[in-house]
Amino acid sequence: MASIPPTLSGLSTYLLAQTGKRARTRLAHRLGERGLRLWDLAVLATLDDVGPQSQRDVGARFGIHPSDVTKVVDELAERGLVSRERDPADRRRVVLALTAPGRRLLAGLRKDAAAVQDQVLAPLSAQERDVLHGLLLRVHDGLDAADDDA
Amino acid sequence: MASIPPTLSGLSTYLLAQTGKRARTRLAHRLGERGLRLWDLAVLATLDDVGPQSQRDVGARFGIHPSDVTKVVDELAERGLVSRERDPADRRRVVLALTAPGRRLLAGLRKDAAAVQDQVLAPLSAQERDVLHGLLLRVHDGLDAADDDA
DNA sequence: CGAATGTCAGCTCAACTGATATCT
DNA sequence: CAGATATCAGTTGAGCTGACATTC
Repeated sequence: MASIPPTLSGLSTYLLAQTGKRARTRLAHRLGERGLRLWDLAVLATLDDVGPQSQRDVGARFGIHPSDVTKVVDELAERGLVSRERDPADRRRVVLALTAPGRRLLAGLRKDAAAVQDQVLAPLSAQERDVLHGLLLRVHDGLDAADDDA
Repeated sequence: MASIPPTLSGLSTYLLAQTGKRARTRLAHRLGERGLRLWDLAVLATLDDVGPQSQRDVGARFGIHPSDVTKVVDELAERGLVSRERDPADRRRVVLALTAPGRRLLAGLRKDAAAVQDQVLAPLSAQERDVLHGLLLRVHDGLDAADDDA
């Protein structure tokens, strides 16, 4: 297969975008076998990690538009993976929480994600993976800070 | 801004996908100011780096579908940035080549890409950027090899 | 004939926009 | 009243599929 030209392979941001896109595609394909999408994993993981949250707060963590959160949660609720309840203290808010089946499913999804990651990072040693992770984390946080300015 | 939950921030592939996506968005926005898209840069850079190519070969380097290559090249040709000529040796092929205005524009696009990269990688030192680049390159090549199997 | 190249029309999906109802 | 939350309808664009004409 013809490889990419030097102008692009020399751009870290190109490699970042490309590998990220392919990693996403792989995970999406894996989740698709369960009838789920990427956001489903993100929402379920968030609820498990930080507890019940309003829809707005969940969406804000990933920059998903509120209207899209509604659609995602519609499906998750229909499958009984999350519960939807009005916040008595602020009746505008809909508080989401993981259900028992949701928590059970999430365990499997975490394994899927780990398996895909293992494939993607196959060329790297354990140490190198740690280094990569640390660098990516700093870049990610830097982008968050930059976007908060704007 | 509420930060991302540990399940996701602990996944290198999530960080990869997220930072890659945001880097792409930034560059796309920058190119948009010139009325161009990401693929335009990719095509122009390829022609400059490796010389005249058939549409199919250009598309194959990035995994763009032939039908989409047609659309991209339609625009580039209309602006006079690339030339389109039938290959006399194989009249099925359309050979693309950079024009002088195309080459001139590309110089500016390279600066745009470098500027965006500098923003995205702002948190990293020059040495760290090199390390990141090397790791990404290996991951990228690994994905190429894996996809060739399939 | 089968296979490769390029073109075209149309589909799907994620992401976004704008309007609206409800509640603080 | 202004502002926040959630919902809904509709738009856009990238990426894909399938059909087709042309050429090897």
